[in-house]
Amino acid sequence: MPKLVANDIAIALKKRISLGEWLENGRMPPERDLASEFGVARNTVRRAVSMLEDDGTVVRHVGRGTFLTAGNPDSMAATVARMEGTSPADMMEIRQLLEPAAASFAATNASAGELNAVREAHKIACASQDMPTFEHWDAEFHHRIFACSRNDFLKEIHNLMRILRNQRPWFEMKKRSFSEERRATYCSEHQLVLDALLARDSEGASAAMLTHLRTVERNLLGR
Amino acid sequence: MPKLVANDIAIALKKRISLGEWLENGRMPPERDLASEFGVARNTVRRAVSMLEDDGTVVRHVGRGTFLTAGNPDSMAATVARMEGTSPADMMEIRQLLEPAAASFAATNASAGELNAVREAHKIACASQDMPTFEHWDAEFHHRIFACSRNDFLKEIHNLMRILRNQRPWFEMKKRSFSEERRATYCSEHQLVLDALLARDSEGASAAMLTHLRTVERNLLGR
DNA sequence: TATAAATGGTTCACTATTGGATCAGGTAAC
DNA sequence: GTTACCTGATCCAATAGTGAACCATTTATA
Repeated sequence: MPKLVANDIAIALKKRISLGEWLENGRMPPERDLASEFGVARNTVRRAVSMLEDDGTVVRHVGRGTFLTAGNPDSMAATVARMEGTSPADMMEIRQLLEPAAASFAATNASAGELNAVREAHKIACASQDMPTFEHWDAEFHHRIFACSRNDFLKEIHNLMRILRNQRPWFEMKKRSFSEERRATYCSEHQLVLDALLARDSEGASAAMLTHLRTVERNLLGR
Repeated sequence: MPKLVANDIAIALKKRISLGEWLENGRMPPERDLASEFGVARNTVRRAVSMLEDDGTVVRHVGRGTFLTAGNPDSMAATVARMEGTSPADMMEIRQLLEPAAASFAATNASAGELNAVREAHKIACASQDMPTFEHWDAEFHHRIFACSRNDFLKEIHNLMRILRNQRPWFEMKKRSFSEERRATYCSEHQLVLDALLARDSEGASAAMLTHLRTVERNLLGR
């Protein structure tokens, strides 16, 4: 059993909250109790609970206790929590809306340096020998396209999607669906996107990206 | 057994990361532990981890540890925080991508009851006399369309946007831009969207929504 | 009402953990 | 022999956890 640190305790608490613990009265146990339960100092628990407080999961009152804010479906925290539970199929559908648009924006707005960074990521991905490296630079290729879309909100949505894609169900799917042949397909499809970007052809970039995402969806979801 | 060198260890680590190890809290074991686990000197592990760092696979903090950049639970909160700082113009651009799509999905997927709820929100918005009431039911109209899009991820993105729009800069803008004439325009544009939804005309719904959002953007951002 | 208990807020000195940096060797491949 | 790499060791700097004390506010109890 690894040693518990504040961050781990924050994660453990979140998990227990999301499992419906302490829902009857919305009140968490006193910090001193949690400390002895987890076998750590109260200061450590305090830091963990502060993390929950920072992301709006709980509120604290001196003399009264610490209370869950869940139940307010309109909070940022609750929205993000629900997002983690949505299906890969739903996200793929939205990716097919957003990424072609991002590619289109990028073709119009990117600087030469930014496009170079995209090309760089593509090159490394294609040259990479092992699957983990390919995964990483594949993601980086997509990320860099968003980065030159010049729309910060779009960039952050993509960030959210990227984080979610690195969590449970996606992980299994990516592992299952990987093969050398598919890697080659992705490379050539990325090449088409890149060519369109370099030619400043926004419609072409959008179309190439859509084609690519349909391939990815087919591979991941097996349709 | 061949002797392990830094490069081998880097690959081994990447593989373990890509297999989802250390995903719970996004934290790798200390270099000293890895060194003894792989049976090599700490310097060697350090070089291997440096390769991962160069890749961008991990980030290191003195005194804290080495963390995966993907699947890092904090990054979710940070992303949302950054989102709060993005510009209304950027968000409006994305709304023009997502809301027509949501309307299109809704035209196809909504149940009769759900469409009734949309109609209800529209009716109250049109009948409302004061600006806050109108604002509320206007937002509800859009929200209910997303609700019948049958895509949970899309719904949650819209939730995020809605929460952000209830915060500072937006609130001022909405107040400034409100006028009786604009309210009437919005009502008639909503009517067109609603008509298309009821006719199950997904292209029409999408187009009507896009027209509406362009009006909104013009009014809010003064373009 | 007065008092005590419970609970979060704050601070401090101390220790432990962890990555950063460097150096003098050893070893194997060329 | 030269080169490249690993080993083992030491010290540094930044961060985190410990244990304890005390405060401020709220709630329960006598």
